[in-house]
Amino acid sequence: MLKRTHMCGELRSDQSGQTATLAGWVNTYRDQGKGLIFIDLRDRDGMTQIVFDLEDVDEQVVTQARALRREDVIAVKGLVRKREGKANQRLATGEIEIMGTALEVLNKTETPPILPDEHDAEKIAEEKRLQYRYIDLRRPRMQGILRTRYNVTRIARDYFDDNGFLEIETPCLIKTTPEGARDFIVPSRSYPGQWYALPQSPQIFKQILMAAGCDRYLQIVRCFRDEDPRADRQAEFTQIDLEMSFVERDDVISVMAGFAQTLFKQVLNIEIGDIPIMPYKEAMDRFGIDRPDTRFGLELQDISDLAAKTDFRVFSDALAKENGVVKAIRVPGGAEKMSRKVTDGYSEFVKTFGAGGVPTVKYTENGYETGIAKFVGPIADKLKERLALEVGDLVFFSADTNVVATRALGELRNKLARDLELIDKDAWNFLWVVDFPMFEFDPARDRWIALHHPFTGPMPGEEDKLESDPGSCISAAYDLVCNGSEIAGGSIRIHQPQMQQKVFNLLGIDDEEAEQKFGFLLRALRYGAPPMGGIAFGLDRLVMLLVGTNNIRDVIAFPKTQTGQDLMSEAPGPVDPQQLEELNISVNPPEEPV
RNA sequence: GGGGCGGUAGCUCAAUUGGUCAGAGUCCUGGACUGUCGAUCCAGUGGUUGCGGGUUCGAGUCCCGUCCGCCUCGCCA
Repeated sequence: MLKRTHMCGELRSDQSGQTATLAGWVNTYRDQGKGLIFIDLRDRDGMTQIVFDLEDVDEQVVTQARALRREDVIAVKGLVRKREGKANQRLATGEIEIMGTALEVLNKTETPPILPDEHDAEKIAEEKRLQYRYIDLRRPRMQGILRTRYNVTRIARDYFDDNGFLEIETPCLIKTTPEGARDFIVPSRSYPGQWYALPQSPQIFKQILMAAGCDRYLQIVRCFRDEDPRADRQAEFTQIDLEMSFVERDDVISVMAGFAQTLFKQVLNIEIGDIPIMPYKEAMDRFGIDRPDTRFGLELQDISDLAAKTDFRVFSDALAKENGVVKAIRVPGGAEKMSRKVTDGYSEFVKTFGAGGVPTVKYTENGYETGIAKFVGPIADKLKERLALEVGDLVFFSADTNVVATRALGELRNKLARDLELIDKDAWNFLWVVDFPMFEFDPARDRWIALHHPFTGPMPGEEDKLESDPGSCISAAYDLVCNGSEIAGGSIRIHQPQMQQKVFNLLGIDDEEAEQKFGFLLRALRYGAPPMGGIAFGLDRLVMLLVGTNNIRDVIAFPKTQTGQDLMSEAPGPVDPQQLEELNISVNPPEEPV
């Protein structure tokens, strides 16, 4: 085999006159007839033009060169030289070419079903790209994403190593835990009828590592949650998981901010600077969401007090509800930009989040117009003042319970920003969201549920509220948000068994069940667990941000579809009946013979 | 589980009210061309219109079911 001496993106005019051997895939071929054949040869590093002068090479090379087709795998030896024709500005190697003298066809390809061509990559059905993933991944764009992903993990390991973290593996076959997402489960052969679960996160194990005296832990770890995927969510995903001993909230925040700063500096050469901290309540009040995108305005305003003075049924009905509110978003210059049809579209949009719609008014030189203008009369001046309205503005209202109205308007705010192109593409707005409530009351289950997870501790000074008023108890949780995307979330943990037991009880887990489900954690806490806290970064979403895609499948080498299939390997698939028998499993209903 | 969009040649798409609508580009095959670079030019191969029913003289087109992909609500401590 011809041994390569360089990569395809490597050669420059400095190397003119040298002999070089390259190996890779035929990206394109341009057959000029009896005289010349051009090949663009591609590997993961780049592309180099090969030229064969057919009158100047062996007959065998001529024959093989003429037969080359896209995606054939070849090695070529030849002379590096400056191009006779014009340089190709679009190639890093565009100044030079290789005058091919020896050619070895390493693998002649069948006609490829798709081509790794950036020109029409966006057009190829994703189904085909997933099915022939190994071809799609040859694209420079995909190679770049894989490299960025690797860089993120490399930088993480370096940074956290510098800060005293140890990478420690935790098991994939663990015990199922209540709460949280649906578990993937794995049968135990040795214990018929017993099951392992795949970890939704290594949460408990990393806490136990702190109890084990490991002090600072890092793991780049796969997590599994058997829930329906989304554009930014897969059942199988990766966390950069971290935990620290003897720390308080701000210690964790400080170390993790340092990582974010280092990462964005090294990957994008961006200084993100100090990361502001925002309480959860402020995030919800101003942005209607716990991961605000602060790259644009359109902030929410509570106008419940004004709305109470109108005769508008939608407002009064909402305010009559428990925790009923009326909130508004002012869209500067929206009066002209948005037709009735457009605003009706936004009404449909918010209905998907359970809101009844978004009443609107336009504020013009003639005062309030269209929509619910006639109801706004009694509060005309105060509304103008409250929202700082200017002529040409449009106002969206949302009236419902606080939860519903706020959610609807928060989602609408993000959509408006996209539709109106208010987002500065070059901005990287980080913020910490803190002071989350410990619990949320779930009427359906008639009990409290943990907003973060059951191991999250209360903020110092909040402990008494666990008994007196759980709903108002503030937790020591924190989320790192970038451009409206939650890229990390964590908390200071409960490290005392009594406190953990108390929280379990609040969550409807009595002592007996706690002992049965979480006994190993409680015992670890009893036998000396240090104060601890940590965080987990969502690696997939982090890479999505860094490479600018909103498709999580782009940042995973072998992703699954929305129905959990791998179209390339065709998983999941049937197993041999004997395998089931060994595991003492019978499937109900039985598999239909195909 | 619900809602929306889509599935026609290897790939990307077109086909008016149901009526020569089985079509284009590209890939591929063959040919021409000595400086191309998304090469160009000429010719050609290529189809279970996702699958199964139904309506009709006639279905890519209409109806029912089903499978697959994407987006989304629920779900995701």
